[in-house]
Amino acid sequence: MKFEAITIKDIARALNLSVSTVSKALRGSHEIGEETKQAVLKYAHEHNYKPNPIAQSLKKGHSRSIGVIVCNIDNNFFSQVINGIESIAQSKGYNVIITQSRESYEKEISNSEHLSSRSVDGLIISLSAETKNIDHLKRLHEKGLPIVFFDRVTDEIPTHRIIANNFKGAYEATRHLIQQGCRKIAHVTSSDSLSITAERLAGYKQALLDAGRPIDGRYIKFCLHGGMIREETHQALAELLQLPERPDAIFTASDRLSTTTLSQLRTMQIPIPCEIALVGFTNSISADIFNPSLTSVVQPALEMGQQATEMLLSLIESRRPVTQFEKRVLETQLQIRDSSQKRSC
Amino acid sequence: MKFEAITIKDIARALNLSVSTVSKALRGSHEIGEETKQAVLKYAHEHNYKPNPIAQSLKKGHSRSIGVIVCNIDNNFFSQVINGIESIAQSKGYNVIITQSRESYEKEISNSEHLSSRSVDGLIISLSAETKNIDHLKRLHEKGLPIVFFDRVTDEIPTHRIIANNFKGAYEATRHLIQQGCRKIAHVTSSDSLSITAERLAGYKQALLDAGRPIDGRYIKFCLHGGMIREETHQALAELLQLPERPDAIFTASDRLSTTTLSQLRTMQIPIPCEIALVGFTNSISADIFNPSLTSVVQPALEMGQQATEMLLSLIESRRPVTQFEKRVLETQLQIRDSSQKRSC
DNA sequence: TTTATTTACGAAAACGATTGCGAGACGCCT
DNA sequence: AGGCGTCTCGCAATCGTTTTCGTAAATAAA
Repeated sequence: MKFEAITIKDIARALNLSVSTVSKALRGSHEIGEETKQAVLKYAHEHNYKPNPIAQSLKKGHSRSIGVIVCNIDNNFFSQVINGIESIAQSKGYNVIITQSRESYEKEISNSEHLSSRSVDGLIISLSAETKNIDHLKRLHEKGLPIVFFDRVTDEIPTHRIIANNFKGAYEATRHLIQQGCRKIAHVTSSDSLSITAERLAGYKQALLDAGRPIDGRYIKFCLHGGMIREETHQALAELLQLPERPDAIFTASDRLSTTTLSQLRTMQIPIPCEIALVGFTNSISADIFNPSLTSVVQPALEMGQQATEMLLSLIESRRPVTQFEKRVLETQLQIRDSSQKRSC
Repeated sequence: MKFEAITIKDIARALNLSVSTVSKALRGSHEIGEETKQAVLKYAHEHNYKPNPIAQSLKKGHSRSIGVIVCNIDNNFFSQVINGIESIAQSKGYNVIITQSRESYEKEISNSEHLSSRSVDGLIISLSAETKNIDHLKRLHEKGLPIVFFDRVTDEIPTHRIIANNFKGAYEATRHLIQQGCRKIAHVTSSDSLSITAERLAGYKQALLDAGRPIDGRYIKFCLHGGMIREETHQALAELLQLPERPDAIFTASDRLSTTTLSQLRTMQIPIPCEIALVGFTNSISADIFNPSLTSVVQPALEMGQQATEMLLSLIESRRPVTQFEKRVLETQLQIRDSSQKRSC
C-alpha cells in the first residue's frame, strides 16, 4: 500500500508552470507575478497540497522534529513533562518523537542513535538509571546535535539543563517528617548513579543534620530499578523492617518507588502513618485518593517540559554556536496529606 | 547549529569509487566484488556511517515510522497501549510518533494531517471524545494511508479494529454490583459519540435487564470530557445524589472518570462502598492502593497496543491491497477490591 | 580467433523541494 | 533606436540515497 499525495510537480503540470515557479509562488517569493502566485495558491489549496516534509528535511538539512528519551512514559511525572514538551513543540511547528529507555543503558544508546540518525534537530533527555557512561551522548553532542537534559542530568556535557529543586524538596519532606515527631526516618531511593538520587539524598541528609540527627546508612536503601521491579523494593523494605530499630517513617524518592512502597506496606498490614509515616516524591494525580492519601513532593513537570523545549528550540534555532549554558532549577511543592501526619494516631 | 554526518559520497570519494558502487556494497549487492565490498564496509564501520533515513524515506516513499493519536498519554490505559505499540514497532525497526488529541476534534484533525504529511507509513488511532465526523480520516484512508483503530473505533472505515470486550466488561461489573445487593446502580460514562460508551452502556443495561431491573435514564450520566474537567464530573455526581432515590452504586466507564469520581465522593465524605459502591473502568496500576481500593474492569492494554501494531504493520507491508478486515476483541478482567464489597458494611 | 557470457563497476535519473542564476519580455530613458 | 532596468519565469544544481541501465574488462564457449 502506498500513500500518494499531491506534489509540487503535479501543480506545475496542471498549471503549465515550472516546478521552481510553483515552489517560489508557494513561498510567496517576490519574483513571481501576482497573478501566477494566486493561481498556484488557489490550486494548491483546492487540492489540499502539503509540502512533503521529508523532501524539505533533506533539502534544508533539518527535520523540524525533536527527540525525547525518558525511561518510561507510564509514569505521571514523565507523561506530564511530555505534555509540556508537546505543547511548546507543537506551537512552534515541531514534531515530537518519544522513546523509552526503560531504564536500560543499551536502549538509551540505541534510542539516541536511532533518533539522531533520523535527523531529529535536537534531543531532550532524562538519563536512564543504568547509565553511568554518557559517551554516546557526548559523541552526538560533539557532532552538533543540540541536547537538553532534564530531571536526571549530567554535568559532563556543556549544555542546558533543567531540574527540580530536588535538594530542597527532599529537605522539606524530611523536615516535615521530623516535625511530625518521627525519629527513625528511612530513605528509599533509586540508582545512586542518578543525579536526582544524589540531590535528594543530600537534602534528606541535610535535614537530618540540621535537626541534630545522626545519619545512618542502614536506613538508606538504593533500588537500582526505581521501583519497576517489585521484588527489589520489597527486599529493601524487608531489610528496613528487620533493623533493630525499625524506621517510623520512610521518604521515597521516586514516583514508582512511592506507589510500590505504599502498596507493599499495605499488604504487610503496617499502619500508615501510625507505624510508619510515608512521604513520596511523585506527581501522581491520584495521590489524594491513595490509602492513606499520600504526602508528596511534587515537581512542576509540565513547566519543566515546556522550559526544556524552549531551551532546546533556542539552541536549535540559534544562528551561532551557543556557549553560555543555563541550569534552571524549578521549585517543588510539598503536598501534605494523611500518610505523614502522626497527630491522628 | 548543524549536525553533520558522514554520507555515502564521502565514502565514495575516500575510496575512489562511485556513489552507486558504495550504495550497492553497503546493501551487500551481488554485483559488487568481494574486495570492494569489504573495503566499503570497513570504511563505513570505522567512520560510523549511518544512512540518512530522510534521504532513504524520500527515495523509497516510506518512512518506517508510524503515527499514534490518543486523547491523552497521561492515562494509564493509553500509556500502556503505547508501550505495547512501541515494543512491536521497535522490534520491527519502526519509529513511533505519538500525538495527543486531548479529546479535541480540531486537534485530531490537525494531528492526523500533520502525521500523514510527515509521511508516516500508517496510523494507529483512538478517536477523540469530540469526534463525530471522521471525514478527515476517510480522506487519508482513501488516499492509501493504512489505519488501525483501537479502543474508540468506528465502523465507517473499512480497516482493522481492536477493542476490549467492553460490553462484557461492563456487564460483569454491573452484575457484580447487583450481586453485592446494590439496588440503584448509576452509570457515569463519557461522550455518547464514542464507541466504547455505547458498548459499555449496553453491557450495563443488559446486566440490569437480565436481573429484572428497570433501566432509568436518570441514573445514566454522560461526561463529554471523560473526567478531564472536574466540574463536569462533579456536576454529574451532584445530580445523581440529588435524585429522590440516591444511587447506592456507581459504575464509571473510563479511567479518568473513575479516579475523579472516587476523589469527589471522598471529598463529599460519602462512605464507599457502604453508602455508594464503586466500580471503575481503569488500568491504573495504583487501583489497589486507592482508598478504598478500587474494583475495576481492566483492559489488556499492552496486548491491545501490540496487536494493533502487528495489524498495522501487516497492512503496511502487504504487497497487495488488503480487503479482508479483522475486528479483534480482547477480554477484560474484573478485579474485585474493596470499593464494591458491601458485605463489610 | 571470434563470439557469448559473466563480473564489476559507473553514469544518470529519480524521490520532492529549494534556490541562484540566466533569459526573455516589456517599458523607460536618453 | 539602442541601452538599461524591471519583472517573471524556467533551468539546473542540490540534499543523500536507490536503482536501472550501460559498458568495459575478464572469462568461457564456439
